[in-house]
Amino acid sequence: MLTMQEKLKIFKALGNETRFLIFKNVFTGGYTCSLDKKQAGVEVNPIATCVTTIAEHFNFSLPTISAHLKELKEAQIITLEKKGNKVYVEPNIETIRQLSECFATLVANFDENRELFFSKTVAVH
Amino acid sequence: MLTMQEKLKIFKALGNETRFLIFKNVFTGGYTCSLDKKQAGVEVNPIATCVTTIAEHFNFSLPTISAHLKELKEAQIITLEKKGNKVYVEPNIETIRQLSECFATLVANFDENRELFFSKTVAVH
DNA sequence: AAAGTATTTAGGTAATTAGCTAATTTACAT
DNA sequence: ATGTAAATTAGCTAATTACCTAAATACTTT
Repeated sequence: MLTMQEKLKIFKALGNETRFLIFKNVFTGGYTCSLDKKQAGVEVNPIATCVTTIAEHFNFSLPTISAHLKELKEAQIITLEKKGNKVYVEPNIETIRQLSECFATLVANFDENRELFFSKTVAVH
Repeated sequence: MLTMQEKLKIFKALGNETRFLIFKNVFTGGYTCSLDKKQAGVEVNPIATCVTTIAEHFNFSLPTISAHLKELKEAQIITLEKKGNKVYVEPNIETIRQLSECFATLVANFDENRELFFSKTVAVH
């Protein structure tokens, strides 16, 4: 279960356009063009990419992208793993799965409560 | 389908603790204690509440809460409806339902792609 | 019509965020 | 060992955000 503070960090992280785009591409493999640049013998998720490759997709400086990645990592929606002199960026699907379940539960409970309310109303008439 | 800009507005709205708490309580009926304060003859969702009632739950000024509500409204996750001299705040479940579906799709696609990848890998060996 | 209640607008300040360049660190390759 | 590449840290600025109080608006009640 995600705590409120964890959810707040995720929403803050995803509420910025640059971070949202990074998130989107990291999760959907938008950066896999970087596969060929990977170092021989390094085992990584085939969807993984590295910081400089991501930065190449934006008109922002590398330190700016690095800071955005740090924030996405602190929100636990990506992982950063140093291998050699590169930092590999990978999606952390488990956090997104948990968030997805939070929303599904919220919607389901809402619908259930609404149904309860309306069936009560019908019974009265 | 929610556009990226719509999603960004939702995440920005929910990335602030005060707005998150308002959102939570508006959706789960946390403010229904205000029901008895409603004006006679006014038809509202039984979960609805009004701006002042919400503000009473926080140590922030009424204008601050009003501004937060405006932002939640612009993110389309609540609705504000003026009836008499009160503004009734109601959850907008449809937007949350759409967001929930976005996350569910993201997770499902991710899992499907991962499965495809691993089955391919197995085939090669 | 005057007073009261609910809410928003206006205008201000302090804190936070998003960006930059320059400098530093770490690892790799020559 | 030296140079190159990848990334982070430090230190700065501009823009945005979150709050406030006071004033204005809109509606209701007396």
